[in-house]
Amino acid sequence: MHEAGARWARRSFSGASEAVARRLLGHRFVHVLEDGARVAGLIVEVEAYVGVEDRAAHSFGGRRTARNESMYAHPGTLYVYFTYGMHHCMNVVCGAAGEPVAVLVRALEPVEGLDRMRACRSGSLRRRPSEIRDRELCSGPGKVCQALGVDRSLDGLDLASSGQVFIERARRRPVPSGQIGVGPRIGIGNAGSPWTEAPLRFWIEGNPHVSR
DNA sequence: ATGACGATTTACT
DNA sequence: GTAAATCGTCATA
Repeated sequence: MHEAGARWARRSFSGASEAVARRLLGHRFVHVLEDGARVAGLIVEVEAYVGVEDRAAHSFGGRRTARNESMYAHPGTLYVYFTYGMHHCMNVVCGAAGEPVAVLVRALEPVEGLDRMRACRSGSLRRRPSEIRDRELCSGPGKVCQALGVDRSLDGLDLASSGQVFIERARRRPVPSGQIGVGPRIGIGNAGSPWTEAPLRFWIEGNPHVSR
């Protein structure tokens, strides 16, 4: 086991969201497009959502609706939601089975299918694909989904068994704590203390593809 | 049925 | 730094 390129199995997704968030850093998120082409990037920035007690989480207070149903599925499930009337964001469900806990993927370092990413990203931009710099490709949760072609149609897929979306082992060891930046989550100003300030965002220190 | 609100991004002052 | 874009979702009625 543990070969490079091996797909993450179910148990890798189990555990507290903060731990899984850190564990995901440096590994490769892959989406196999309908024509078989791969678009993929190394996870460089994530946010942990703790669950029913977390005012910033969609599952706060045990909220369970058609939109966030995937959060209640087993660890390894992909939770994709639509927001601001124009953007998608994707999460990796973790925790224990039935526990609505997840990790938001905020940024990737693009490594495969950059041309396809540019084609997608240029759709809503007036720039030409060639003018989109590598750093603009996946440096934010909405950009990640746009570049990878992830939308609600992928919501609920199982990263541990789907041939369409999965995590590939891209390093033998976790990113050392000393190389992980930690800070408050972004865009949750109305959640209130302590959740607004909680240090639940993690990124690979110094990586240029982290959001700004 | 209605209204307020986003786990964002981009363009512009 | 500020504002616009844009619409599904959720709480209230």
